[in-house]
Amino acid sequence: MALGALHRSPLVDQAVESLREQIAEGRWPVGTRLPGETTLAKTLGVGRSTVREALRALAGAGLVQARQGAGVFVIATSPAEDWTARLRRAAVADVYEVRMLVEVQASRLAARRRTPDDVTALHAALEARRAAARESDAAFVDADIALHAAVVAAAHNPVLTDLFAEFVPRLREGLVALVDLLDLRASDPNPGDDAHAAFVGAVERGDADGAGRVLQEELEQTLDRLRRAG
Amino acid sequence: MALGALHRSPLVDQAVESLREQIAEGRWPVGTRLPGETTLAKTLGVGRSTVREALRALAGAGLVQARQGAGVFVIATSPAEDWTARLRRAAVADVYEVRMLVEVQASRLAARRRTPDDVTALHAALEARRAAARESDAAFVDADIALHAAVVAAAHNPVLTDLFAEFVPRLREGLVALVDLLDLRASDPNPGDDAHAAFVGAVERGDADGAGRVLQEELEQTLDRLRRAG
DNA sequence: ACCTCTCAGGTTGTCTGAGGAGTTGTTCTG
DNA sequence: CAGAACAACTCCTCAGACAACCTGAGAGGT
Repeated sequence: MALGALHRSPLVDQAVESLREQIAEGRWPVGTRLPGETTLAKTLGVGRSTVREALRALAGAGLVQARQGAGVFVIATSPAEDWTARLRRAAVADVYEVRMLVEVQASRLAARRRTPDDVTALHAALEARRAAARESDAAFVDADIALHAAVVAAAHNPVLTDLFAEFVPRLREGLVALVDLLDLRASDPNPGDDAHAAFVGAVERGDADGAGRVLQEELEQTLDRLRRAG
Repeated sequence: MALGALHRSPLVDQAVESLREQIAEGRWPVGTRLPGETTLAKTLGVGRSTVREALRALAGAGLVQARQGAGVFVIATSPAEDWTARLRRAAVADVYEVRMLVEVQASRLAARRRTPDDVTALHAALEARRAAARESDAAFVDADIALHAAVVAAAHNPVLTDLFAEFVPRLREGLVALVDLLDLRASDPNPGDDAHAAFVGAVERGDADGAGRVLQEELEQTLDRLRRAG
């Protein structure tokens, strides 16, 4: 039976839709309190648990937030804009610059917080980068990014790790294009190996200043190229 | 755990987190069915309504989909969640740390790129912060954040500006709670005024190192307090 | 052998009633 | 007038009941 479309939607979904519309229309501006569950149940004509589930769905979507004893508050009128989409629209050089700021500081943290496991992972990533020297440009860029991601992970801050992960797709895109455009690997298939090795060593030694400095120089060089190529 | 630890998280949120993790880890791949509500209730040690609300929240976030009579199915393992939702879940101290890393570097850029307009805006924001010393904690935090946002804007990198804006809601929440909790403005209604003034001066002079140093000291102090409060 | 129908068991959907826990504004007290 | 105590509200959690629905297995007919 292809009647799936004819399904009348569950009451919860109808309630979610109704509330979402009213929030989008500004009936309850951001920061204000929604009516209580019992009130909403009466006005929507459904049971209290149904209202609660609808509110949970909206909370999961990031539109409202419940505070026990106080009420349910509107925290956004529409689903927030996709950050990855914003990055896709931005100039690669701008993205790269922010990545540089973030990672240089992350490397300083990493030098202070790295565990033995982190050091092992860093050496493995460095080796993988060397191994990728024989591969395609895309594979080499992937290995390079993986090394940098390992550094950020060693800073042990989940927000930082997520943030860097957010940058990866756009970075990869820009770097592959750059390597291809400037033919960076024509003379040396493994550019920047010394710098990366020195950098890993600095993190391993716990030398925050050294790690930050080496990384900044390396990244700034690429940033300059990106700017010129852009 | 951070400031979130000031209030115990509701069982529903714990259930959501547990399920979200297990889905992310691939315990139930995309397309498979989750255990039934009664089963989940037993394994999670909560009532069935609680499980239902947790599942609704995940459905609202786009991770699962319920089909009456059939079960609840995983439709995505990667939370298609927006970045702001992720920040809302993260510990305030972690968010603040990243903000610190970003802003310290941003201030160095700002010192090199600031225009006369930027300097004017910075002085205006500094004055507004002083004026807010007579206002409520929330108003003071807002003025403080506005000053820092002006610094970031002076770095003239749109990605950076957007990134900082993304942090603002969560920062604001955490800072207001912190100021209130520790009664930071009891003795001095305008804490950190010297540091902020010195900082604005450094940016104005184009002193990147000085600006970065002053800002880092100021922010690290607050970060410490956040960590201790958590 | 194949198709259809029926049906039992399991699943989500919905409602109600009852407390527990937290917040907030008011009222009372010293 | 300031602070404590209270009451009224809010969301949180559970348990139980029944309805609506899907699925798969088996009975029965072709």
